[in-house]
Amino acid sequence: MSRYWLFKSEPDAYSFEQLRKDGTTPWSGVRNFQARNNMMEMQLGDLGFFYHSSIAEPAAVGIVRVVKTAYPDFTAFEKSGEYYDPRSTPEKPKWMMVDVEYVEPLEHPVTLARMRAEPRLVAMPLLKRGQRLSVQPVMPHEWKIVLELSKTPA
DNA sequence: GCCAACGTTGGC
DNA sequence: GCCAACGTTGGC
Repeated sequence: MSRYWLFKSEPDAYSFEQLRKDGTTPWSGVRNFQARNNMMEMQLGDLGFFYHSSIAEPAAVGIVRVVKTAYPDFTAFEKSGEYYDPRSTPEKPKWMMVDVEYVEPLEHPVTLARMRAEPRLVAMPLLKRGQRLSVQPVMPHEWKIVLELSKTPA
């Protein structure tokens, strides 16, 4: 059964526009166990929202598809890299990633404020105070509601 | 830039 | 194994 997800990214670091140019990208650099575990549950073809965080109007801006299931995050092995973690080795990788592919932008970005204003979305981890998971599950009904919201301007 | 929330680290 | 200190995330 396919599931839905939400991938957070600071657009300054990696934007949906950049993914459009790249086509696909490894979702590397995740250094949180729960987020990693979420990626390990992903199946080929799962869809996710691409969410822009740490900006004036945080918002879900597009849709991505999982095109490669979890495999070792190579950035953990790069000694000089920002994401190096000596506790993760190719023989015993600690951190994993998936590859995602650009699908399409949302017709209208759905802002965090708009999601907060929608009572049917209260259970989303994204909206919970202090919830900082960079990779989160989205329930099917939540997926549908956010898609509906994206059909109309805020 | 502030700061609350949370995960991680490390001393004991 | 507890928990204080510390670093990071991310909305505001």
